[in-house]
Amino acid sequence: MKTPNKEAYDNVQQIFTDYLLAHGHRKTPERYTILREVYNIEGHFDIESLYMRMKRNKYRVSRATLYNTIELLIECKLVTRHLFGNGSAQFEKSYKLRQHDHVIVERDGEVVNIMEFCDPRIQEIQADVERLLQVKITGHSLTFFSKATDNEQP
Amino acid sequence: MKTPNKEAYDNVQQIFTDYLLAHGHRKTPERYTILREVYNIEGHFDIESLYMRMKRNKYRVSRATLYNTIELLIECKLVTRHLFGNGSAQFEKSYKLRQHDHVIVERDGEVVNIMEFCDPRIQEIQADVERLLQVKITGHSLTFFSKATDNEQP
DNA sequence: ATCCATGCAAACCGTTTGCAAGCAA
DNA sequence: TTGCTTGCAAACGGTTTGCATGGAT
Repeated sequence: MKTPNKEAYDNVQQIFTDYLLAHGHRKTPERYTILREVYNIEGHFDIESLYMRMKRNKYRVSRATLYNTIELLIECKLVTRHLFGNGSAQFEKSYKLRQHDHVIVERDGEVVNIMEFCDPRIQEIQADVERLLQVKITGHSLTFFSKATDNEQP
Repeated sequence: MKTPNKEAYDNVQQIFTDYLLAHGHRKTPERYTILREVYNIEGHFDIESLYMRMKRNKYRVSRATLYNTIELLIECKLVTRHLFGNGSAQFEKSYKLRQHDHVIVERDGEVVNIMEFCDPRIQEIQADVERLLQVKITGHSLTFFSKATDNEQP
């Protein structure tokens, strides 16, 4: 692992530790193992693929613990959950990654590609909605849908 | 039913009929009954509440048919499906209703209110994303999340 | 008469829960 | 030692599927 990533991962570990301590959760080895595996994954993943990945790497872990730990990681903002609609929830690491939104490319109902983008106008809209509806917004989810073109990967 | 609504419903029926004919689907009484019930519902609903509503109204209908028919209604744009994340999919009639996005108000994980808004900047973002990522976008879903305040209904 | 659509129930699948055993504090 | 965590398996809940019956064409 290259030095900058190593540093970033150390930060991530520290954030997790702080969170666990602050909330009276125990620092179990399983939780740190899961954190490390999650941060080795590029892009989106679901619980099942994380489970299989950890099995392949010879870790003894249960799906229940994965669900529990992912919940903790979401609460301390180290992981983001996406509900794209096709089957299971998708997750991705989110530390120091620019927050972004998604374009789901589908071919007859199947997700064949997920692209990302970032647009500052969302923040403007958010500010206006807060003012207009008198609410304090804590987050958002914007997804565009698009049909696969012929030169799209199958 | 007042005249304008009656007219609107006639249009809706016509759109459904056209769609069924154009796609070789049969015009069954069940499908029109479900369409009528759906268009009598204000706001969001899920399949279970639609099922119970129709049972209450003494219709013999199965959940399977509701799922099938809702799919048809979505395909001809008479109904919209939302995946807000809490349990089941939410639907709402969408004929000639201004398309809008949502603010989900939650109190400790429970959805306590859903507000709507509409902002033209989404269209601008969409156009830019289409150009930037070289895709043709067919739709979008934008949801803001917010925590319930004390003067929010429980 | 054909064969798509329906109602019913079972299957499916992602997620949650219950519980005994394990281990962090 | 205490009681939160874990792994396992069963339960759960929304959705899908299989199948015999029914009805639109």
